[in-house]
Amino acid sequence: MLTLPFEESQMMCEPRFGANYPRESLPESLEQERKHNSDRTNSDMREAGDDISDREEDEREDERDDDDGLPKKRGPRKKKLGKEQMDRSKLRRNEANARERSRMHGLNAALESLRKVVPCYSKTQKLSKIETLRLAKNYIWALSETLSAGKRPDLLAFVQTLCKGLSQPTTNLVAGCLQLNARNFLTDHNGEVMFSGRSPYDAMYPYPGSDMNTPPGHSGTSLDSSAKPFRHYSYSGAYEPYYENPSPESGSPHFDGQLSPPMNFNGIFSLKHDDPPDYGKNSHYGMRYCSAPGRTALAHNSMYRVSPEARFPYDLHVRSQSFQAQGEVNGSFHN
DNA sequence: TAGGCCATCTGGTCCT
DNA sequence: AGGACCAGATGGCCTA
Repeated sequence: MLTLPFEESQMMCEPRFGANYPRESLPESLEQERKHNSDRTNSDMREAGDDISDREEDEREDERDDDDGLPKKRGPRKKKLGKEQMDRSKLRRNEANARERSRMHGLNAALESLRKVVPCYSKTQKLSKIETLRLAKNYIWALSETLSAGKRPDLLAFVQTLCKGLSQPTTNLVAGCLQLNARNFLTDHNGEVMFSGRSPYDAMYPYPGSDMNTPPGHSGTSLDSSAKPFRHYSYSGAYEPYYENPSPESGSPHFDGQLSPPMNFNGIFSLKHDDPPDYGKNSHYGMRYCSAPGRTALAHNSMYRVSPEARFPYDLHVRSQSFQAQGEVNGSFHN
């Protein structure tokens, strides 16, 4: 169960690493932006101000005497630099700025790749940096709990964990990605997310009477038989439950009585990439996500879908290619 | 218009 | 000495 507290201070502290992010690995757009920005840096704008001589600076500093109550600056006085030294200093400062930009671009690229592997990736509605980190932390925590439990997780707790500490818009986004009605999430004044509606588990396990519908130890509402799901197969062959004529009373996943697009599990259980996945270079992803007992490692460069016979969370369907139709479905979920 | 988010510059600190 | 890292400051952009 998801009961242990997880402090950001514990989980977010990490050793310094990745200092030497290769510049050539920067996304092209970032490189272009870098060039563009370097043409109009603030340093250029402030260049004129930098021309103040050190003597003038010293004079101003002398003026700032004890009269104003502020102590004089301690430490060695600034050396007076010659013109060549000043030029050199400026050059080094510009180089440092460029390195700093490059470093931040690397950081942002890493963050972008993180966005793509946490639930609710959207190109158009990007999670902020802080929200991405929070969601990633929650996601890791929830998955860890799932693995350690060794059984189907309580989806409600899973979603609650995912949304813990997230802003309301992000919570709504996550809920939307999971096809939950955002109205069923109540965020109290402490930022804790509560759920007041029917369990989203029913959306995950739609077959009345089947063990997919009634996970062990789960007391959620069962489906009304009038809401008959039929199997919807995407081009990839993955199963996606789909409902006809749902109603709020029926206990179906469609709270607004509207026909919703096919449920898929990309929100939580699969990796998705609008761009050609580069995980071939990072094969540990496959190992990490497919390390369930008794399962062989899935090939990298894959997306994992829940198969019709899936027993969450370990029976994941390998999708070796990304089809357009699925991309559209994903788009509807992630935009 | 205020607030959030972001990119960038900058100077300081730490490390090699 | 020089590079990486960090945090504060600043200004731009966007949205409610």
